[in-house]
Amino acid sequence: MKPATSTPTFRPLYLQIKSMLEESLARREWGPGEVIPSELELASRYGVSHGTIRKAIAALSADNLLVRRQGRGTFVATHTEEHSSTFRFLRIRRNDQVDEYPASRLLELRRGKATGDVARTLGLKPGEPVFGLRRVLDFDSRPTVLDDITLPVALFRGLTRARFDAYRGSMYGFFETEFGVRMLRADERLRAVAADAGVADILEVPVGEPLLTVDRVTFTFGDKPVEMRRAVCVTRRCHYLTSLN
Amino acid sequence: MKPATSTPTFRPLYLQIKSMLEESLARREWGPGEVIPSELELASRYGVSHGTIRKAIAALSADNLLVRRQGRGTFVATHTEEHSSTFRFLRIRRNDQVDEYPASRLLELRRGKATGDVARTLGLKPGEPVFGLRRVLDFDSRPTVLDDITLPVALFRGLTRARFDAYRGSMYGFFETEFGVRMLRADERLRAVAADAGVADILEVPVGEPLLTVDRVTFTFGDKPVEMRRAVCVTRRCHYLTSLN
DNA sequence: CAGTGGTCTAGACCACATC
DNA sequence: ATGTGGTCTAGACCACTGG
Repeated sequence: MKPATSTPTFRPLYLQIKSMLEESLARREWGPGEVIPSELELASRYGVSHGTIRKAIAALSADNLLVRRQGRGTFVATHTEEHSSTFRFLRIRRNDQVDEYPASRLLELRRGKATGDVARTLGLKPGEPVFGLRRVLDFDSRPTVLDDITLPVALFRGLTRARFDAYRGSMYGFFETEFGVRMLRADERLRAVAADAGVADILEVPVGEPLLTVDRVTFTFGDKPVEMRRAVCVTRRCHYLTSLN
Repeated sequence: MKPATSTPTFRPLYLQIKSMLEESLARREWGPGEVIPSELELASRYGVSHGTIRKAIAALSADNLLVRRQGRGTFVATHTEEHSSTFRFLRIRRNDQVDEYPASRLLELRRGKATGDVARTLGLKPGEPVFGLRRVLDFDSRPTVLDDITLPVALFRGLTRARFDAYRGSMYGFFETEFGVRMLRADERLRAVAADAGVADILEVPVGEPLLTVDRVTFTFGDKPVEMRRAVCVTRRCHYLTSLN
């Protein structure tokens, strides 16, 4: 009898190719937004059939690593193009259904050291340097979300307020183009809390106002955690939208 | 130049077959938990190739309408089997990572009439009869979630407290086996609110305690809305878990 | 028009579950 | 041994995009 944790004895070809393509993406053989070689070329490169390549690409496309465009080619997914994927990592919507993408204001950028909880979550040694960012999102010109973001300095070396403010586009677009860090997946845990004095002041609500907190851990290639953030959100005019399938 | 809302001029075979299979499922040609015919048989029945049937089934499987089991067959998905899908429609988890499935207590079952908001959401005429259920979920033997559920009487005729209490299993399992109503998909909107006196009493928290509210609309075949519910949730020992991909 | 991704086929073979 | 879903192939053809 084999041990319960034995190696899966069998690995389909298309999954092996998926892994190889994923490595190519991780090492930026093709950059964000660029076309990858055509299916026929990849098929001959890996010595497999059209169909097998298609299964590999379909899987990567389901993971949002690639985007297929009929008649044009297959492209590396990017956070810098404002398509329908704009709201992929932003689940906060206005109650009135208006699809507004909020303005972002950076309040603070400081350096600190990873303490127990942060170190554990981000896979750092306690005391390793981290950046702490604090920013506000305005919906309908009103402060609505307060984000406290923690990033390992090792991956975001050279991050400054000036560079942050100079960039036009989403924060994950900024991370992608300026630091080569691609956010691929996130887990979120939501809770309700009462506003304390500091938060109430920033979000212009009374102390004690019920707020939605969203604790996010974001992962890059190889399921490596690279961002921790806590969002605190006023839900009078907005809500958090999700779908169960 | 064609009008922007023109018919999609082209519908792949596998999607047509997917639709036909979906209709078979909706009219219960095969019941929840049962096997459907093998891929080879379906292929010959519809006069298409193995591969085309597989694409159709793969799509239905991705929608959680079917479950494939290698070597055994393809089965109609059901809410009555306690597998990994137990938490598909329950995103509340304990903070301590224990995978507890909460106990449910029905507090109230009454009949009422659909008013503006409910009628609009459920696609009913104002004044049509609805059931109102109120129940509590206990995590770790403590009241944690208060659900207020609204159902159209037309679809749940004969629902009584006795039948509800007699059933062993999840609420959606109950709806499926007792009324033939299958919940396939849901949209949820989350907000933070302060506990009022009534809720505070039931959930055993102080008035004003911040609570997470989850407004859910649940859909069955053909994207027909069949359930509306508001969950109010204590998030001291629990949280709402979700993933962004 | 050429080149891309998307569909469909027919058939071979593999992995897995059950008898 | 049989039957199920899962993989892989080779090739034909379709739909879409861009020059």
